[in-house]
Amino acid sequence: MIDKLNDPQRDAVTLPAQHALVLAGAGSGKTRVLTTRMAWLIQTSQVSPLGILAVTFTNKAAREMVARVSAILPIDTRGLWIGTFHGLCNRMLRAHHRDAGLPQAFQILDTADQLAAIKRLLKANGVDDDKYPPRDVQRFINGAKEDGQRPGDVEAYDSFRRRLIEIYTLYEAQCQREGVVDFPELLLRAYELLSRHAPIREHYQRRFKHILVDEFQDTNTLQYKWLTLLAGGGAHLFAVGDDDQSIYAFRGANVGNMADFERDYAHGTVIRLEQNYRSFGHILDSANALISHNTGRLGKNLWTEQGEGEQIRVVEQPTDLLEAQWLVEEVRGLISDGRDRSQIAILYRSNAQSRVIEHALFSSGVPYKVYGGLRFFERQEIKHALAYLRLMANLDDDTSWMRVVNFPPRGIGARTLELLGDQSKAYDTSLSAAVARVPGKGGSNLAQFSSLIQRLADETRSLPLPELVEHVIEQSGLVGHYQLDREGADRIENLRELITAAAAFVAESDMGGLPAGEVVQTAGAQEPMQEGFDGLSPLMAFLSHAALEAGDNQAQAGQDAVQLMTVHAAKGLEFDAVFITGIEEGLFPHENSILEQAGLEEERRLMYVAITRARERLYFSLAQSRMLHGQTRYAMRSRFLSEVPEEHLKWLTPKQGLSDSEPRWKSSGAGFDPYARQGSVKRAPAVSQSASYGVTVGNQHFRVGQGVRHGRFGEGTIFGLSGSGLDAQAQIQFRDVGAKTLALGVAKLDIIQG
DNA sequence: TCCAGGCCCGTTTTT
DNA sequence: CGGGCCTGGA
Repeated sequence: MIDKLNDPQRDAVTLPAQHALVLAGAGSGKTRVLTTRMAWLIQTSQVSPLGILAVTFTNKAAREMVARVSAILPIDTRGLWIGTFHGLCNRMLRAHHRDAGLPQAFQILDTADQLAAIKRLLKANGVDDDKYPPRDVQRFINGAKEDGQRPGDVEAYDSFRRRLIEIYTLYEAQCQREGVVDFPELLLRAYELLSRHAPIREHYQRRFKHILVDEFQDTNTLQYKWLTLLAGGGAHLFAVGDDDQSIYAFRGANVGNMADFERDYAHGTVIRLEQNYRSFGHILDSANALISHNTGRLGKNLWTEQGEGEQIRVVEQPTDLLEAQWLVEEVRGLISDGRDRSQIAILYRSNAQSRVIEHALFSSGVPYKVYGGLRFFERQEIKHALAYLRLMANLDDDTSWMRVVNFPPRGIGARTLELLGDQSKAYDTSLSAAVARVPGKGGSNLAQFSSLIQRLADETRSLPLPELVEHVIEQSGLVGHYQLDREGADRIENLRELITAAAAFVAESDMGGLPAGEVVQTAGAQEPMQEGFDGLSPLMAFLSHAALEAGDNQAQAGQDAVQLMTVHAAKGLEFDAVFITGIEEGLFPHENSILEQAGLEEERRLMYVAITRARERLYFSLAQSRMLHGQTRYAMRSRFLSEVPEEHLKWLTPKQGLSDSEPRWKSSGAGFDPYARQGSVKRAPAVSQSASYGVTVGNQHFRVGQGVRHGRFGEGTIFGLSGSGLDAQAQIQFRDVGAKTLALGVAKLDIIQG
């Protein structure tokens, strides 16, 4: 089990029972160490499988961990506490719902459900949603929860904030009344459950002897507190992470947890995994050099035994269109050289960049797959079906009620729903309980909807889950509705897929043909077996599953298509050949992040993640201009480009900048010339630098990279230009006052050089 | 109830 | 430029 590990890996795996921090660089065998550690602890009888808790961020990572542990050791994986933070918290809350103050059948709101609930709340309470946009309210509430704060804990330093806190209070009351819980609430409730109920806390503290945490750099404040509480009875925390790959600060992750953990728990027991098994030397050294520009790192230097490999190929094109065309030609070359399409990844900083690239790939008939976007359980028709299912389990779920009360249309209009809302507010009841008080035709339509839900519940009581789902999508009218819709075929197919998903869920959960409404009882068990099944009907379990696992979105091997995704989405993946595109100042690093050091450093970590995805071949590409927000923008080369030493780079376009006398595209070498097959050397359409590369306002001509002087801000350098004429704007990095965006038609600037 | 057209906005995203 | 959302009119 441990003889194939390198020294630091073995040290980590066989560490005596104590707290430890493992700094695991990209491609250094992190998952292997985690899973082997678990297997080793079990095999050497230091702990039973049930005494281990392992927590990850994604379901995929959790599944992989279970698979790999059980591949090493033939253990019963059921009952193991290996899962995501949210999944494990859900499991605890189901088991102790009474102490947690929740109905056993509480429903989980995903981000979209939560936003809908907040909109409804703001409307019902007459809150001005210009002053309090639902999204901001959502961010406020979730931010507070992720810091472990209830409304009473949030500091109210002005009236605006006081109002937000009131809304937070109202929101909590609404959720409680409806029996629903949002994502951060799962964590906060579970935390409060443990901190307020000593017997429960002590039970879990006694039970878990070893707590292993994956991707520790991504934990937020509340998650850290939750771990602290669980480990409070003497459990050993084994935290694995990489501070250089912390790219989720924007959603609450606190890299500082790593340093805190080292100080408070590990006490210097830090193991570094620095041998990389993925990439060749030039690639790794580039990553090391780049990341060394960050401050406050825990420190780590990746190395490999694989040799230098190839340099990073760098290409600069005049426009984003030409960048995309070049990408396609190069990708075709790689494919005709015999590379697997699925082993080629095109990465970008922001989703908007994918359009041009997709267009170019599509035009050339190169198969590609874009990751990101809607997942299965987030599709409109699936959410509609789930809303019916949720209402059958809990009529008080107003979010689900509103979603389908008039879908398919059944003559219940805005006026009727307004009356219903008034009634529910006046008597402080759920919408469904207020139906009887709405008079007239609207009232009777509402009553019919209520009885439809009732009927669905009655008719399916003894059906197995897949048949229940089938009955509901038919009898709710959803299938019929989409049959009348010209473009409804895909949606019907997805609804059928939901039946399949239910069947798969039943099979995986080992539920046999139990009726969907029947509760599973595991004899004598104090805790749910998995995903909160114990004491839950299959339907309830399936609904939890649907909320906690919206479906796979991450790339998976085997698809015979070029892989397109954001750098964020590529984290954890690896490819033989990687293109990092749009390496321009303002785009990567993104303009919204460069004003503050913390933001810039996160962008640099993002670039570090991108570089370390590549096994053999890596490309950097950039465009001097690109269409953004309907305007042409000019940008400088990213600073990240100059943070990679020249010796690792191989410029395929002139490093000195483009000139009309040189071909813009050169062969990348290694047996591939995009034009060799076409018999002639083609040139990109000529773009004369002096004529169009820049913006003219009045009698001044501005260009990227130019030095300018401003009366108030002083001297600076133009790093971005967009628009033309009176709309023209320049992004300028001033020496003393930082970056500013100025309207060139208004600002008075002197050109001082360039 | 439905749809067209106007308007606004524009980084990254898992649970 | 393009997508999502809202509103107003039929």
